Amino acid sequence: MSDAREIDLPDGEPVGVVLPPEAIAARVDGALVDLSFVPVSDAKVETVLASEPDGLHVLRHSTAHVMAQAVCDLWPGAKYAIGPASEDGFYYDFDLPSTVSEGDLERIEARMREIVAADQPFVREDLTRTEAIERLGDQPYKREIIEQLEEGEVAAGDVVSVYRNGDWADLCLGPHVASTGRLGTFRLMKLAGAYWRGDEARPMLRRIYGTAWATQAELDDYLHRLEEAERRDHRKLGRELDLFSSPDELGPGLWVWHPRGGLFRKELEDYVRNLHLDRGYDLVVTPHIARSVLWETSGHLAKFSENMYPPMQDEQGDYYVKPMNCPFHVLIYKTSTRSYRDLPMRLSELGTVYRHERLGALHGLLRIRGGTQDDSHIVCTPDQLVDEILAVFELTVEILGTFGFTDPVITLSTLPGQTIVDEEKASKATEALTNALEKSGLQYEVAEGEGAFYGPKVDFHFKDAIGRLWQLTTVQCDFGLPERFEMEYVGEDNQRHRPVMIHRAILGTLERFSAVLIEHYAGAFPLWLSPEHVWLAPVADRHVEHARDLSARFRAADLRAHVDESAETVGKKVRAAQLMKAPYTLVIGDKEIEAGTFNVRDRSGAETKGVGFDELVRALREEIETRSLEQRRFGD
RNA sequence: GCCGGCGUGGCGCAGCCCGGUAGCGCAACCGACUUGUAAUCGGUAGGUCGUCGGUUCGAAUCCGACCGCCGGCUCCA
Repeated sequence: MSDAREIDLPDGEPVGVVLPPEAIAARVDGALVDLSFVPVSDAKVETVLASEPDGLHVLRHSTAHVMAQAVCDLWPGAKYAIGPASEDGFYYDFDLPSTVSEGDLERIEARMREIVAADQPFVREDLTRTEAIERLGDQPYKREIIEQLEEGEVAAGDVVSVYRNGDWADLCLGPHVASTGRLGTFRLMKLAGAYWRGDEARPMLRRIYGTAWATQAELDDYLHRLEEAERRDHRKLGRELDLFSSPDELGPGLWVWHPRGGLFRKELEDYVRNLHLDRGYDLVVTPHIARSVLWETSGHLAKFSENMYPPMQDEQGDYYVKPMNCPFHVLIYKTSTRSYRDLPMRLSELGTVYRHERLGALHGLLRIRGGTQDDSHIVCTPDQLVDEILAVFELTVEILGTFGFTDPVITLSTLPGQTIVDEEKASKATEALTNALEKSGLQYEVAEGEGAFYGPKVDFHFKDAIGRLWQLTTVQCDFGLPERFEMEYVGEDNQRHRPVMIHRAILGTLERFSAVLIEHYAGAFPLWLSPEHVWLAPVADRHVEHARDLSARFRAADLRAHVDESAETVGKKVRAAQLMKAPYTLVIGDKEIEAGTFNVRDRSGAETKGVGFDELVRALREEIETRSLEQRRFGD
C-alpha cells in the first residue's frame, strides 16, 4: 500500500511525498493531514506516528468511525451523532432502533475486525454544505451539525469534509489513517447514556466507549492501570478496612465513620487544625442551621437554592441546613467594630455542610451530600489581599506536600455570567488572584467563566500515585459578601471601609480528601494516619496476656497497638494484619517474652529481627512525628 | 434528574433465561489443636432473595411501580 498517494489539488502541482510505512498521518506546515494529502512543493512535511499524541488521536478517531460503521451494519437504521477520540480511547453516540446491551459489544467488535480485515481506504471528500446534507440526509444529527456550522469554521467557504470507507460515510474534519487495516488494537469497554449535545432537554443517546492503542502491549498496560484503579477504589477499601459506610437508612450521600476510620480522621483533623493555629488562623465553631434571613442576605437562596435541602419550620419561621460556612463566619466578624489593626482576620472551621447534590452525581466519599470542609474565611483590607492569597498558596503547597502531593496543576477561573458581584469588583478580585499567582511563581492556566457566583477562584489539582488528577484546593476572592452583609472596618484614617474576603478550603472536604488519600496510598496509610501503629499477633493463648501488657505499654508511649486475640495460627494472624494494611506486625511468643526483643514485620513483608521495645518506640515516634511517607527499616 | 445495568445471610458470588418456597466461599459463633511470620481441622447458627403491588395453583425466578447501588450524561468540593 502506498502511503502518499498523488491527487490533484485545486492549485499547485501535485508532488509525491514518500513517508515511512509506519506513518499514521502527516503534518504539513504544522497542520495534521491525511497521508493522501499532497502538499505544494515547498511545504514542510513531517511523519506522524501512532506513538505520539497526535497519531494516537488519529488512530482512535479512525477506530470510532469503524465502530460506528459496524454498529450501522448491525443495526440498520441507526442514527449516529458524534464520535471523537477521548483521553484513553474514543466513543460514539447513537440513536438506535432497538436496545444494545453489554453483550452486544462482542458482536460489534467482531464486525469491526471484519472491516479492519477488508482494509477499506478512508477517502476524504470536500463537499458543499448542500451536497453534504444530501449525502447524509438520513442522518438528522449530522444534518443538524452541518446546518449549524459557522461559515469558515470548518473549511474555507461553504465546504465541509466527509470521510468515506466502504459504503459508510461521516461528516468529519479528519484526518484518518490511510485505511481500516491500519487501525491499532482496540476494545469496546462500556455502554452509557449521553444527551445529544450534552443538553438535558435533548434526546438521550447511547454512547459506546472503546479504548484504542497502537500496540497490544499498550492496551494491556492500560487495562492493567484500570485494574489498579479498581484495586485502590476507596469504596472497596473503605469496606474492607472497616473505615466507613453509608447505611441505606441514612440516605444517599451520607456516611458514618467506623472506629478505624475515626482514628484516621482524628489524625487528619488534628494535623489540619493545629497547623492553622500555627499559621495565625483562629478556630471558630458554628451551628448547622440558620434562619432563612441569613441565606437571603448571603444570596444563597437566590443562587444556590437548588443545592440546598428544603427548609424546616418552627413558630419563628424557616430554617435552612447550611450548604456553606461563609455567612456564619461573616456574622462572627460583625459581632464587633473591627479596626484595621484586627485585620487580617482568619476564621477557620472544620465546618460540616449539606448540599442536595443530584442523585446521579453521588460517588462514594468523593461526591457526598453531607461533608466537612476545612473552611476558612480571611477578612482583610484590599492592600493585604495579595499577600494573604500568597500565604494560602504557600500553606496549600505545604499541607498537600505532607501527603506526597507535589507539582499542582493550577487553574484561575474567572467570574461566570450570572453573579452577585459587579464587574469592577470582579476584575479587582481576578487581578488580586493573578498577582498572587505571579508572585508565587507557580504555573497556572486560565478558565474563563468557571468561577463561583460570588467571585473568581483559583483551584489546585494534584496528581496521585497512579497519575490521576484530583481537584482539592480552592481559593476564592469575594467582594460580594462584604457588600451584602455591610462588613466594615475602621481604617487608619478613622473612616469606615469595606474589607475583602477570601474563601479557601485546602483539602476541600475531609471526606473527599480521605477518599483521594485512600486511593493515593491504596489503603496503606503513612504511620501517623494509620488506625493502628503496631499489630500484635500472640503465638498461643498463653501469650495473649503478655501482648495486652505490651499494648498498654505502647499506649503509654502514645502508640496504638492492636492485639489479635483470635484462636488462629500465627500464619492466619499475620495474613489478617497484612490484609488490614497494618504498618508493623509483631509476633509475640516465648522467644519475645524471654528476650524482650521483637521481630518487626513491615507491610512489604520484610522482617527486622531483635528490635528492643524502647528502640521500637523511638523509631515509631519519629516516623509519626516527621509524618514520614516511607516505612522505616529497623536495626540498620 | 436522565439513559443503561444491578440488588440473594456481614462480605464476595451461584441460582433467574426454561416459575415448583434457596446454595457456595470468606467472615461470625462453638469445640478440638496451642500453633513462629499471608489461610489448622470439625461443627453450629445466620437469608420475609431491596420494598410494595400484579400475573399464577405456586414467584428469588415473569410484569409494574418505588427505593438503593454501579457506569455514564449534566453538575461539582
